[in-house]
Amino acid sequence: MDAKHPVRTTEKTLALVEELMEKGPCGVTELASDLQMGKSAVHNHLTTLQKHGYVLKDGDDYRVGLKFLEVGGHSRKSMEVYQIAEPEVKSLAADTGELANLLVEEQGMGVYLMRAKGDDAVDLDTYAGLRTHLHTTALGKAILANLPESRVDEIIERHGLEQKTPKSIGTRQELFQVLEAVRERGYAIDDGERLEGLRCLAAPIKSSSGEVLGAISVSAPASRVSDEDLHGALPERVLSAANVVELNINY
Amino acid sequence: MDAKHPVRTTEKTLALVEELMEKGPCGVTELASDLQMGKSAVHNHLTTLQKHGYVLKDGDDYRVGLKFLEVGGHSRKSMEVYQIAEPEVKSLAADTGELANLLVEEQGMGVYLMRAKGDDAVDLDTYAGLRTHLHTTALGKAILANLPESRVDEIIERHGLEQKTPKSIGTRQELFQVLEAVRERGYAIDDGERLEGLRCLAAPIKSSSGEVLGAISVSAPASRVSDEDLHGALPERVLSAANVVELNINY
DNA sequence: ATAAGTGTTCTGGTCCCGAGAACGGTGATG
DNA sequence: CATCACCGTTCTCGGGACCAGAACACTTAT
Repeated sequence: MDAKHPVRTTEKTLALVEELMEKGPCGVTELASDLQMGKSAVHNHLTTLQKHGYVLKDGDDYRVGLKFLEVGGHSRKSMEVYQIAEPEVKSLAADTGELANLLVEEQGMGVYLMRAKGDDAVDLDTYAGLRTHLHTTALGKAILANLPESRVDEIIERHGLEQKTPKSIGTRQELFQVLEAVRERGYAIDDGERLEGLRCLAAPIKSSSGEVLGAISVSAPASRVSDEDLHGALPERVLSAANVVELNINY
Repeated sequence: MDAKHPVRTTEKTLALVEELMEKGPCGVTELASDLQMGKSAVHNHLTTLQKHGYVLKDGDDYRVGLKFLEVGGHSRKSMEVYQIAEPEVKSLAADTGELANLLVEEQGMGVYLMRAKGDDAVDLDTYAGLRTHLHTTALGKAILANLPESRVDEIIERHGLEQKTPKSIGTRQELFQVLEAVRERGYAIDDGERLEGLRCLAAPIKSSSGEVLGAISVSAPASRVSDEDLHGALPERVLSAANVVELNINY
């Protein structure tokens, strides 16, 4: 869904913010050369953003401000699936001692809404707001498996099947095979695809009408998850958490 | 610090986002009349924002997307005080069973970076990213008490001393008296100022050079916090948490 | 059928965004 | 200590793009 009449000025502002986010704090001249803009244009945009709290000045460098967290935090807080799943993800982390996550789909990408760490949890570099290709995680596969086939094709069309690691799913056919297996089992698995030695297990959250609203997962080092766990106690616990969320959402 | 040459188009985009955040999902016509803009202008801005993930369309309504959470989450994750304080705030919540918070100052306002809930914690309507006037919370007072007097005056000048409740601090003199007491004690207290029946206790986090980096707090219902607790065991625990953070930040 | 509402598209004229040059300050260098 | 090189900031003014308003397509209510 491309804008018919994009506001170019706004697009420059957004590009500036994203560049600033990726590079971390930096100065006017550097941003100007990176984005092929004049220094005065960059300066005008930055001071405008600063005036409204979206950007801050640290000495001579500019950096992204916390106003984005306010808007994003407000947006997250107003999502029903977050409100209801949040305590369940926390208790899932506490019970298993591992890392638990909540992911939703937005514009064909997966967005982590939260993570909760149990006492022994590994510390991945995920964070609330992080985007990821859906086909590269157990969470994403749990969601894809419950979308209409046409929607999945749209997503492949739009974002491709980027190979994050050699084990990543690389073709449409392979993906649909995996999704069929996920539907049969009721949960999705990532056995070292995203990160060597890391096992993840994810279950979808569906509304009463069958629409998928998100997915819940547990991530743990392979050394602590036996093959039996992976198809026995662990899916039971994750599915139960997803089920509690479904019941609370559907009253 | 006002922009000398503000980019008006960007300001319109930002106003649109903030209006959309406050009102929740709504349509083009309503936004146009609220912001006194033409429908086509609003439409162009919204589709541009949508193209980049900052806004989504739900049927005929538009709403704020999670891209803001990505940028804000990234910004938070890159803050040293957050990285180091996060586990301490969690264990503070776990130990006390109450609600623990982390606040930093940005552009004269307090911004909650996170909250952690213990087993018995009250559920306030704070969230990561929420902004608050510094003089209305224990967290804010802990920070103000460790800023230079001139800086505090600047903040009063800029944001005023809004009275959130009848108990709120309302004058400069009263504020400076309270801040002096906070400096002597080493921690700040909010005894029902923000919310009737809620007691909060906050300690500042300072760098080795004496600069205040943020504040940590515990919030609990008055029924569970005796007067002795408020000046005995509780401040000890909160101060200790703040101290651990200070030590880790200063190596 | 009609009407009143919506989101979307189109066009033209006015306003404002932004390249480039000049300014003021700071730190390195010989 | 003068010189230089670099920074962020300010200024001007011409060309480009933002946007009011009108027209369109569609849904819903009467």
